[in-house]
Amino acid sequence: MSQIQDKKPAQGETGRSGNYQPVNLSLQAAGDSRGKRPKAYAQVAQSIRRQVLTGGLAKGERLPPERELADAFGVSRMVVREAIRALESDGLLQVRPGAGGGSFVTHDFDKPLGASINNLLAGGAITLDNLFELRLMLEAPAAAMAAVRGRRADIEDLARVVEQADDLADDSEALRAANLEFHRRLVALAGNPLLSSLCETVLAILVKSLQGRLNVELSRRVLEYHHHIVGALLERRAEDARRLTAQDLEQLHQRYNKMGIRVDVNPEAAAPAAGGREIS
Amino acid sequence: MSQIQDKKPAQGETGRSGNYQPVNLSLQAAGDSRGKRPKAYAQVAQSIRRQVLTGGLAKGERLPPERELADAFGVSRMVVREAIRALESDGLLQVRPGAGGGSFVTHDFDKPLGASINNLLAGGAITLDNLFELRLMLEAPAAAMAAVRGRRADIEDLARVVEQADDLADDSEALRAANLEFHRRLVALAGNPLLSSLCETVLAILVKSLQGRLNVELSRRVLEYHHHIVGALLERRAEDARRLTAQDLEQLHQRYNKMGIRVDVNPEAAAPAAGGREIS
DNA sequence: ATATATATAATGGTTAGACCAAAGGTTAGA
DNA sequence: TCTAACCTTTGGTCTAACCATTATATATAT
Repeated sequence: MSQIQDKKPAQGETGRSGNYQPVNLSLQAAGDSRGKRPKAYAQVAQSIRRQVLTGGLAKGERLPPERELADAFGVSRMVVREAIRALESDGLLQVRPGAGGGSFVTHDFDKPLGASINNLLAGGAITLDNLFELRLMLEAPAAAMAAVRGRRADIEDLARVVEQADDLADDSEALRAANLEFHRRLVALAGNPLLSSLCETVLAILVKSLQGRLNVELSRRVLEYHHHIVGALLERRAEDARRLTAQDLEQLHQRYNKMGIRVDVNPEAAAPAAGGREIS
Repeated sequence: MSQIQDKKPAQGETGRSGNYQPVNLSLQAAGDSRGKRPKAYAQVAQSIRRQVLTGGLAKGERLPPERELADAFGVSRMVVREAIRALESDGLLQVRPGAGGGSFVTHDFDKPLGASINNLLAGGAITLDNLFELRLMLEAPAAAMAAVRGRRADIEDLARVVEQADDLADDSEALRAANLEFHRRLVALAGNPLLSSLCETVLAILVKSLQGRLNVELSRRVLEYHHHIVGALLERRAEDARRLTAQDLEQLHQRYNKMGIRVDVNPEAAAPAAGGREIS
């Protein structure tokens, strides 16, 4: 009875238990093609992964409780938990304890993306300069693409973001946030979600290593560029948009280097920082 | 006794057990800063992650067996396993069963990177065109950078790769491999490991969706470009290198589209395909 | 002696059932 | 009506086995 199989639960009188979507459970072999014994947790993970990605389980929906999944898949609860742990790491699930809790479908792919880059940094495989360079390679062309593809209305929204930032001259934190929002939206205008994801991730890491060391003076200087960039976008001057964005980022990069900012090399990757409980 | 603590094992007469590096074990709280109870498996994962990334555990080294880790951390084996599962998903560990087996430190960060992008594709959040576009944005500038930064010797190596490919006119598979190798090395010349990682990942996904549908005619046509690119690199003509690479990739992209190739949208992410065991 | 088969031991993979802890819902009391 | 005590659901953890895989050593046959 080591064979893993799906005991599709009598899909009928579940009247009592669930408010979660009654899920289609089934297992396929997953693992190396080389006749290796497929590991149960890999199969379960694979099965759930498929359901999540093919829309069988919509974003935000809750999976059945671990115990029921274990029953349904015909495996022990631990196998299910290991599968969930892997999926959680992949950014496909988010788990919450307690009564209202459970495993919820999410699409947080930026998380593993960021974790990987963080790991590369922490492991010394890449430098902060590498990150800045990548950002430049992504955002400058993105600005050009935005000038070509961006919808008028969206560009005007972007313009408003910049204008609102003008009024925040005194609030350093808000100004910084507004500038970030600008870059986020600018990249979004390029219309390539993959590009957006990457930029978002890179930006998040860079921002983290800033940690409020960005002074108002620099922020306003940056804002200056943003005005020009918006102008270029509005007039569809792609090459200008590209160049201005590149200058904006290069200037920022130089500031970083002058300030001798080192990356926040906490090997946290996915996990945020310290909780409340002290440990021996 | 719910407190998690490190019972650092008497680091002495382990003469019998280990050929693995005697690891420094210790746990910190990990989790949300908001006084939430830190989950044991997250703490263990965090602790190991730190050791791996800060070099306390070198690449290729083996972790102590799960049972010993559990002892050392003062938790159950299950907690350790869940932690390992997450780290495996992060590309930090690779686990092998059996006698010679164990959990080995690896730095396979391309794996989660690729998994994320695969998930985005499978979930319909991005398209194959988005991928091609990103590749173009990365590789074309990379070629320009290579022309500037690439060491003479490395460029000459690259030239040899192209020349050797000339002799493979008949072997479609080998020719394809040689062309891939060209792009890989080209990007490496740019001297940005992060860029290399990304390109590697994107390329791998694109290649997978090709699956031998690339005919010899197209391969040779591509090879033509490679010759020109190498020429540009040797003479440090950065802009030419950029333009030629862009043309090379755009041509390939158009071919893809004409052939109506759809991405291999198997929600496999990290896990390769079917094993030998049938299920239910 | 060499090669092949077989036992041994180390280690991950899995099971079973129990109990703890968090968090939403319900109900009783003020 | 509001509050506080319970109750239930669900994830988190523990224990103690046993199964499966594989490298290594040992024995056996050639």
